[in-house]
Amino acid sequence: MKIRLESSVNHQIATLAVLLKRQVFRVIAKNDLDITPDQWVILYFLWQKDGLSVGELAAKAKKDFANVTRIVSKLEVLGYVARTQSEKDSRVSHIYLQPKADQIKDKVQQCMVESTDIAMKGISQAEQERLLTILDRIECNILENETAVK
Amino acid sequence: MKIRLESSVNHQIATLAVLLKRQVFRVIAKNDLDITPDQWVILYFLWQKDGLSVGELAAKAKKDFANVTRIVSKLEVLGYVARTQSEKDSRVSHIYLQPKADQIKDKVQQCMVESTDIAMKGISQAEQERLLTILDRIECNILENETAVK
DNA sequence: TGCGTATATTTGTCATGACAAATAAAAAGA
DNA sequence: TCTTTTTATTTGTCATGACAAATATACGCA
Repeated sequence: MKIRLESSVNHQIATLAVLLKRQVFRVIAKNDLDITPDQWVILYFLWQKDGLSVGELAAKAKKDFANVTRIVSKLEVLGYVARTQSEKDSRVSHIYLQPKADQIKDKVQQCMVESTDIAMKGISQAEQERLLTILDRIECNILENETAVK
Repeated sequence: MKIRLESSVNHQIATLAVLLKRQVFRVIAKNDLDITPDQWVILYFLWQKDGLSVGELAAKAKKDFANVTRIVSKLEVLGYVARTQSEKDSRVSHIYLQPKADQIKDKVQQCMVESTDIAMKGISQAEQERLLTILDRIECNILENETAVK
C-alpha cells in the first residue's frame, strides 16, 4: 500500500463525520429530545422558511430527495410537521411546522451549541473560519465534479 | 434561529462527508469494483496487517464492532476475506485476506488516488496538512468527550 | 473447582445514505 | 388535443451507523 489512509483528508473527514454524528446523538439523548441529527437539519431549514417543498429541503440540506421524503414522514408521524399538497402544482407538497416543533426549538439550539462547543474546544474563531473556507473549496470541487459527470 | 448551520463547522463536516462518500461510490462504480467505501477501509487495514480480529479492525477503523462484523461478513461472502477462529481464545476470530483481494488491490489504490485528486484539486499540500492537523484536534476533542462521559 | 464478571463477537431494530424504478402531474411539441 | 418529455415525489433494496441485547468464552477470586 503506497497510500496512507490516515493522512488522506478524504478519509479523515469521513471518519470525523461519523464521530461527530455519534457525539451529536449523545447530546440529543442527554437533552431528552426524540429527534435525530438529520431530522434537526430539516427542521432547521423549515425554521428559516416554513412551507418549503420536499425538493427545496433536499436542495438546501444537500440530501437525496428519497431520504428527505422519509425524514419528513418521520417528522410527520412525530407531529412536528405536516404535509400539504400544493394547489398550483399537485406534484409538490409543502411542509409546514406544527406547534410541537416550536416547543423543542430552544432545546435544539442548545444542543447545537453544546455539540459545537465540544468539537471546537481550543480552536480559535479564526481557525474555524479558515477551516470552513477549505471545506467549502472541497465541497465545490466535488459538486463541480458531479455536474461534470452528468 | 440564532445559529447558522451553514457556518457551523460540525454541520459542514457532516455534509461534506456525505458528498465525499457519494463521490467515492461513483469512482468505485466507474472502476467496476464490487465493494463499498467502508469495505475498502477494512481491506486497507488488513493489507497493512493481515489476520486482525474484528475488534482490532473496529478500533483501527473507528467503527462499531457490530458494523465491522457485518462488513466482514459481506467481504467473506464476496470471497475477499475468510474468518478463522483463534486457537488461543475462541471468542476471537481472525480475518485473513484471500487471493481475490490481491486482484483488486491496485484498482482500489487507484480509486483512492482518483477520489483524493478530485476532492483536493487546487488545495496545496501545505494546506492539506494544516487541515489534517485541525481535523485531528477536533477528533481528539470528541474522543476525549466520549471517554469523559463514560 | 465453581461462580460472578469481563470481554469478543453477533444479532436485532431503527434511521439514513445511495441508487433505481415507479407514480403522478405538468410542460412541451406535433 | 394527444403524445412525449420533464419534473416532483415516493417506494424498494441494500449498506452502514447507533445502540441494546444476546452468546460464548475467558478470567479472577473465594
